[in-house]
Amino acid sequence: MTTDVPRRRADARRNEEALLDAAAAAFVAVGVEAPVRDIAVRAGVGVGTVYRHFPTRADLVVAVYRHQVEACVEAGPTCRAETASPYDALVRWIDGFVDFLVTKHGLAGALHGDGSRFEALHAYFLERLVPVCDELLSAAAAAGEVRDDLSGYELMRGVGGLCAGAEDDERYDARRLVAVLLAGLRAGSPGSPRR
Amino acid sequence: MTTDVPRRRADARRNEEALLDAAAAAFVAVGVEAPVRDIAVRAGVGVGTVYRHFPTRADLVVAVYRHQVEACVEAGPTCRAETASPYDALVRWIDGFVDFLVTKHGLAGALHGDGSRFEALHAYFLERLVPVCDELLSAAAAAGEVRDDLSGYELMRGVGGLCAGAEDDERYDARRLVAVLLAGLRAGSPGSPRR
DNA sequence: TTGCTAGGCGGAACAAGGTTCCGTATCGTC
DNA sequence: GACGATACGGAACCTTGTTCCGCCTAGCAA
Repeated sequence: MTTDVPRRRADARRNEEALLDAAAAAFVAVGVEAPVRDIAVRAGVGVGTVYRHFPTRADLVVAVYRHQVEACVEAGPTCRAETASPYDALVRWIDGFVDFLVTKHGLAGALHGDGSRFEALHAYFLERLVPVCDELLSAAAAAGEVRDDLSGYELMRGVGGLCAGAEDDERYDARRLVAVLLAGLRAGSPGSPRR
Repeated sequence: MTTDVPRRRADARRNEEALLDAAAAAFVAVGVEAPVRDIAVRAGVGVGTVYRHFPTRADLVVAVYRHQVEACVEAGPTCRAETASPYDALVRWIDGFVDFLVTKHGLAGALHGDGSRFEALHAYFLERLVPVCDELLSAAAAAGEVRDDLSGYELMRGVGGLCAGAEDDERYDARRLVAVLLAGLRAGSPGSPRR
């Protein structure tokens, strides 16, 4: 038995699981802004327990979305491999990212927002996703398919901004705006026709 | 004496003035998220007084920025008149709008955010600015200079999204992203070269 | 100048959200 | 079965927006 991680108590593991489930459910129902108390109640647990498992509200959010973020990370190389042009790969990847943002009620807003409240979440997203985006973006730039004066960070932040608060507003189609942005990306490339 | 507005008491007028000044100062110093209590203190006034003059925090924000918004409204026709192509007029107007958003600490975020907290502000912006944007946009679309499947509302919301939280982040240049978006707008127009 | 009163003022109090703390309960081992 | 480490619950605290109400005073009339 080389489990050098000091095995946690059964109830602790059980509660963490319950919390993740409850939080996921709450986020779907109410959005990422769901109050900690509500999540605790859903999980049949006290608030103190929430904070033992997740130092901060944002950490809980990160935990809930972590595997989805990882999926997004892995989608990068996949898009790259399965698509002929680097630009199309980028578009496809961004599309998946938008899916993620728009699907999750209020995620983009939370990510974007004032920044202070979801710092941990924001930091995690950046850390994982920006390199992927950078990769796709510079490949497309190298191929002369898009302008090269934009960083992956900027692009992601822009897309995030366009998606923030997009759910529950039928007058606004975030996906269409993102498409326009991506078109603009291409438009500015050295080789693209101007005027 | 045909002042049919029932003249308000001197102290009331004085306080409203003080509040507007204090709020403006607070917004510059701390951002639009400045707490009502702080603003009240700055103005040397009780919170109750704040709420008598401005039913809601957001109404205070609106009042502070009202004349700047109006300037933006008036800039619409001006840009239209002083610019040869409708597209350039649009670009120029949006540029002014971005100025406004980026200059004011956190305004874009407040406007954009979840929408619930700054409803009055949001509503006011929409009411005043969307028609102007619609005008410029449809003129450009009519001239075949930009795609015509986007509403002024969508464009403004998009621009707002791109600008949210742009101050205090030197890795992100909102203005550049907006430029990309506008380029994308043009790229998608019927007459524009594709491929 | 003095009095009166409607309109205005201050700030305590309430609601809602995140976070902390600590007495108590439980798990897992001896 | 006993005991110590671990985890739990939820009351309590902080911050923010908002409401409420008793007190005050500007402005008018006598």
